[in-house]
Amino acid sequence: MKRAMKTERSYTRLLDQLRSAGLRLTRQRLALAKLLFGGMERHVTAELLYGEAQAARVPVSLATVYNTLHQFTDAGLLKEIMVDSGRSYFDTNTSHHHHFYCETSGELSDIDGADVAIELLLEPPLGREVSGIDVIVRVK
Amino acid sequence: MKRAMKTERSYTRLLDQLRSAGLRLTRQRLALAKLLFGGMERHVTAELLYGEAQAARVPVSLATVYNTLHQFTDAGLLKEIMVDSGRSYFDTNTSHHHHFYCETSGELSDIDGADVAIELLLEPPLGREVSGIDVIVRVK
DNA sequence: GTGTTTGCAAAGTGTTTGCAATTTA
DNA sequence: TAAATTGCAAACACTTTGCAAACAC
Repeated sequence: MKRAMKTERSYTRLLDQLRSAGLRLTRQRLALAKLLFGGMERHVTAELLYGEAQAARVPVSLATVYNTLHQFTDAGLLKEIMVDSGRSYFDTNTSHHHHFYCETSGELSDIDGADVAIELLLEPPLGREVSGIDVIVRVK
Repeated sequence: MKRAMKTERSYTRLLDQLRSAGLRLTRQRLALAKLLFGGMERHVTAELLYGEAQAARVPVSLATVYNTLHQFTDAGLLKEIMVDSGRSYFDTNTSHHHHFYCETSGELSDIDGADVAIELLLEPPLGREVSGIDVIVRVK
């Protein structure tokens, strides 16, 4: 009962976030949102999410998966991660955090923001302001 | 005279590095090496270097530019940087350092390793060892 | 109903590859 | 001369786009 309520509440919040981003609640967007946000935090590529949608018998095209990932990113529901030129990863964890990236397996895992102490002892280039710091700890 | 000697010395060193990497001293590799290492530290993409080679009337194909960038990277003469999914940057600065990446201009600039104090308060995933830490300070 | 969204297929980008011709050592 | 390298064009992987049909509100 408690679990159901919790799910329901976050689902309502999700709908609000989609609506306030000006996105209609289409079958495809709702299904992809469920795959993305229905469980634990995760890292996906477009191709991976597309595969999951097919496995779940969700009728959606790859083009729509790409569009949706970008729309969700713009809406602040996802965060795009750059670890691999040639492939975009999207992270359902939008809070301040960093990543382990395994060069052997291609696997990506989160590092809580509090678990990295970082200090920049230098000003950014003239006229620029820091918009974020990404730390990628490469492992093998 | 001093300048000539200095140039000559680093050039000799470069040739040694290429040879010890098992790379023959071909016209293309030498010309690309001159473009890459002949001046100050720089960040290039394959396309950019190819353009410069053409401007310098160096007969080289784009495929060879790609091959060469990877061979130089394997030989430790370049470092590959991932800031933009869909495009690889190569850095002639192979020492320990980080980057500013301007999201507005796409410009990349170095941050000396000593100018970033970073501490990882967490063990890497089981069975993995840290092979490097990349810090990208995004600015706009 | 009206404007948005979808799906398809085509086009676009950046990169890699197969292989014959060329070049280096 | 033998082995490595080059250049071309084709193939590749990932992503975006144009547009008619379908859908949400």
